[in-house]
Amino acid sequence: MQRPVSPSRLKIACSNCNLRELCLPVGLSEDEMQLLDEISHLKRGYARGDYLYRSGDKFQALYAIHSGSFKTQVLHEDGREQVTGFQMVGEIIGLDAISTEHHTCDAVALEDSEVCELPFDKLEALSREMPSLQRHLHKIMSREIVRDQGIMLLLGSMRAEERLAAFLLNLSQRFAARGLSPTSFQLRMSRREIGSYLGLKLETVSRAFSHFQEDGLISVKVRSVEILDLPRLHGFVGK
Amino acid sequence: MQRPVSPSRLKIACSNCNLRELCLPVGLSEDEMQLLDEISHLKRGYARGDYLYRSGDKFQALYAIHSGSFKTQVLHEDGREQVTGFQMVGEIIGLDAISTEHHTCDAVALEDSEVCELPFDKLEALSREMPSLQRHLHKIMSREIVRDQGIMLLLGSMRAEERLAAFLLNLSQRFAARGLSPTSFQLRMSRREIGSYLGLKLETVSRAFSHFQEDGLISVKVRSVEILDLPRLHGFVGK
DNA sequence: ATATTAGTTTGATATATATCAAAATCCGTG
DNA sequence: CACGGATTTTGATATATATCAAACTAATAT
Repeated sequence: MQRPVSPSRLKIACSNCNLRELCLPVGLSEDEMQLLDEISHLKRGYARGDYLYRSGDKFQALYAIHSGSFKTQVLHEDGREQVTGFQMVGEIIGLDAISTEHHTCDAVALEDSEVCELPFDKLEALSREMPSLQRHLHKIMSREIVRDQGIMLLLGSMRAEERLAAFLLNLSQRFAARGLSPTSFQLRMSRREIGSYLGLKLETVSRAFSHFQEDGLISVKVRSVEILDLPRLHGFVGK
Repeated sequence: MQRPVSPSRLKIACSNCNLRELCLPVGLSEDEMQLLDEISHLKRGYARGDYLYRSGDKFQALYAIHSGSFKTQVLHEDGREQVTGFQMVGEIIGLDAISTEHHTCDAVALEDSEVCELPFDKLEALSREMPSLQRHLHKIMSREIVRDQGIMLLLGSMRAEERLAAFLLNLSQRFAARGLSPTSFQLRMSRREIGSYLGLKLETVSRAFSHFQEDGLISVKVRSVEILDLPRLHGFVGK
């Protein structure tokens, strides 16, 4: 669980990336923070559609999203693709690649984005010296496993509109954790991408949006969403 | 990828649990193996339906399955449950709990089983001293993330019979990795549990089994399965 | 500004899977 | 070994979502 951080505070706290506040907010001393900063470096200039890495690429580093957002997707031989997540500022991607030393999914920018590259061998070495960093790295990996469990629950046992409600509530909560409005935000992904993530066709996603709007739960105009009745949207999931 | 191990070899290599061969087969010296053995201890006597841990339990340890098998499941408020995995000998469970220090799913024995308890604080301490153990722990966690991606792909973009075929092929491959027959095995879980895992109703699972049998792909009698045409079953997935 | 393209919404229909129901089979227990 | 409860199979039908299609809207380039 990440605590709310105002954008200005974030800027102050972060020398070249947002690691401190959002990704690694555990009890590291200033000196330890410094060491972490030294092994990481910022990579700029990713535009919508650009790949941060591709499935099969050799694993070198984890990435902390510094600005913008990404999607991750796995591809099946026959061309089918499954979006496995949407990542926003402060989240870490690339954990899948530790297993085989090669990435097992693609990471694609959803908008203009920047990332902080964290060479994994250096991160491992540092975490041997810093138990709090070690523990934090473990928690990040575990959190990803818990997140995946939640998606399995969603895909395996919820109906279409429940899935969309759960998706919107998840976005809402993550925006709130970043000091942004939990009820009014822009979607950075297409209906097709949402559908892929939720195991639905894009038309079904569009209809569910329309239905929520008719019910007065949300107001939606293409990519901009306003949640009008957060409690009722909550009640919708798991009912 | 675990290499095949004959049951007898396993027994010899393992003082009180199977950590050495199946879970932690990386370049640890005899001395290092010894240290690992010292922090772990065997827990016996789990019968079908017994809980290894429950959602909400305080996190203490990871568990390596020594004999038997387990399922993990997450529960929704409204009582719906989703099976998130079936674990067999040599696999590690409990990784979800590192994140919050509390378990986020239940682990339930599918048959008479034994586990090796690995207190996590000791494992972390040891892995600070042993880079190869550290790396291996990271790989185990990452492998779980990759496995979860595969399930998302399955749940999000495969049809019922493809899901069952993928499930059977996964079991087959894991039995083979343990030196058991890849084509002839006993299912340890019910149709309902398979259905929950695959996002299907038990009747749909049963019908898919029957259909595969009619097609000559498998021979199935309740819990005992024989795969008759492994290549064609493979072709079935992703077609 | 206008044309072109990509993305979204909405409608009509098809289809895969769920639901409901009953019979058959398996398995543990007395 | 037989009983009773649980599990599995199979059938008939219902329903949620996919598919196909067209209109509409937004974004991008000329």
